[in-house]
Amino acid sequence: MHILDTLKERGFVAQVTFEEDLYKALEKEPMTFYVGFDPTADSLHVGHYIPIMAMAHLQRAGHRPIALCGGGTAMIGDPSGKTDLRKMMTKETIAENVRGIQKQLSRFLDFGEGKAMMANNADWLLDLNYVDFLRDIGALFSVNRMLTAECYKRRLETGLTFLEFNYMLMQSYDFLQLFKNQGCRLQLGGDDQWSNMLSGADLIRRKEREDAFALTCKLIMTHDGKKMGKTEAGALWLDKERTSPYEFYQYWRNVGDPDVERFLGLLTFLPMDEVRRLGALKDQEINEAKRVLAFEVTRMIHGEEEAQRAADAAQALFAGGTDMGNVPSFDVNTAMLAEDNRLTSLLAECGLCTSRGEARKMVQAGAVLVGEDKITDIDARIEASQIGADGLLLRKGKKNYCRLILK
RNA sequence: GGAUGGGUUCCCGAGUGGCCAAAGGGAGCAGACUGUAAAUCUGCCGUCGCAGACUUCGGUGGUUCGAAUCCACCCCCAUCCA
Repeated sequence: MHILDTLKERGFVAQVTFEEDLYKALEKEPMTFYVGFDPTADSLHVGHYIPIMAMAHLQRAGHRPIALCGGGTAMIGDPSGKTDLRKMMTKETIAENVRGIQKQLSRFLDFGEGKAMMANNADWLLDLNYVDFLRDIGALFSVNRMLTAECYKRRLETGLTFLEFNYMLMQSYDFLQLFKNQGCRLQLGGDDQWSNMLSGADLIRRKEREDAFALTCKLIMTHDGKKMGKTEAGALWLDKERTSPYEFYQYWRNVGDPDVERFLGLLTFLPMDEVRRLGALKDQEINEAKRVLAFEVTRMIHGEEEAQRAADAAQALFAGGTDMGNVPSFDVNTAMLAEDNRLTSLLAECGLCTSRGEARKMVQAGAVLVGEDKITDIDARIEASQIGADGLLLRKGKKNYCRLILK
């Protein structure tokens, strides 16, 4: 099957330029392609994982990915999809974020000899000469046309700085550089990058008179149109310090029925026959599909072992399993308890609640269970004697658990 | 540079001297119902050992018994004009 058809079948493709030509070009020989990642944080999140999967599929089909970190473009800030001016990041933060992201990326692709490479556009953007750049590149951009791009249209209503307006030129220049130095002919990215990517491919055509392509991936959304991006609240991070494997697993275990099949196609390597079979399950049975989804995705991000532990914890908590060993836990000791053994304090400390105030409200609302007992007294205390060998299970609601362990 | 309109709690957005921790909506969390789903209904939704107190309405000062609300200066944003 043609790799482009594979990507389409699995639900990746949103828009493509010169589709016919791209089909042929991908058949003819291995193609070098790139995806840019903005170092706006020191970790990637699920939104980034879609293009990463697309890269992996292309790499498996024999093509060569370049993972580009936007250490230079991050100095500008991409206005696409933003309604407000983004705050500028310091150079130090950016450099740090680039390190974090590159470390993560290195796990998802095969960087073996000549199979893939990592790049940072700070290497060529930071030392550009302003006037040279304007004459060389700026002259080829029509402001009139840029303003008709969807990503700028919205910003014309709320405000757009010249700084951000230049982002498109920077990104286009990246593509040109990678084309010249690495023979890169295809750029992949999220659908919100469409105009930036188009203008890059266009720049190569105009300047080098060679073919270059752009392919955008659908942004990861829930079926009701909510975006799961990094700027949204509750982003799912790929770094386990930010989002624990257990939380990560639970997220996918809890997706809505209509999203399961799509996510399986996008986020796992399961054969499509299997994806369709799982997606077709109805009612209770679709939980099987969600378990597969959660396990597979967690396995790819955090490894087999962590995925298994998350699955075991879920089994213990939700399906009457007995192995509590992998349920999230929080260590306490007798000294801590002697100082403050209020239930509300412990709920806040172990992370189940964000503050004692919230804990108090949760207790009052009848959402808190200690062991098997519902506690509604906000002055309740936890004694060391209540904590058994397996720890003492605290819950907030039906899905949030934490074991207190006495050390 | 000028004129006008603005900057409010996670987001949108009301509030123009005390009744304001601040309407309404969204998001989020919890309860009921379920399948760890969706939809629906209900409650919560600044912090604190919750009595009461403390912090918050771009910033800094000021007026006042009392300021998100009035005054001064400053910073930032939008629109129109240059």
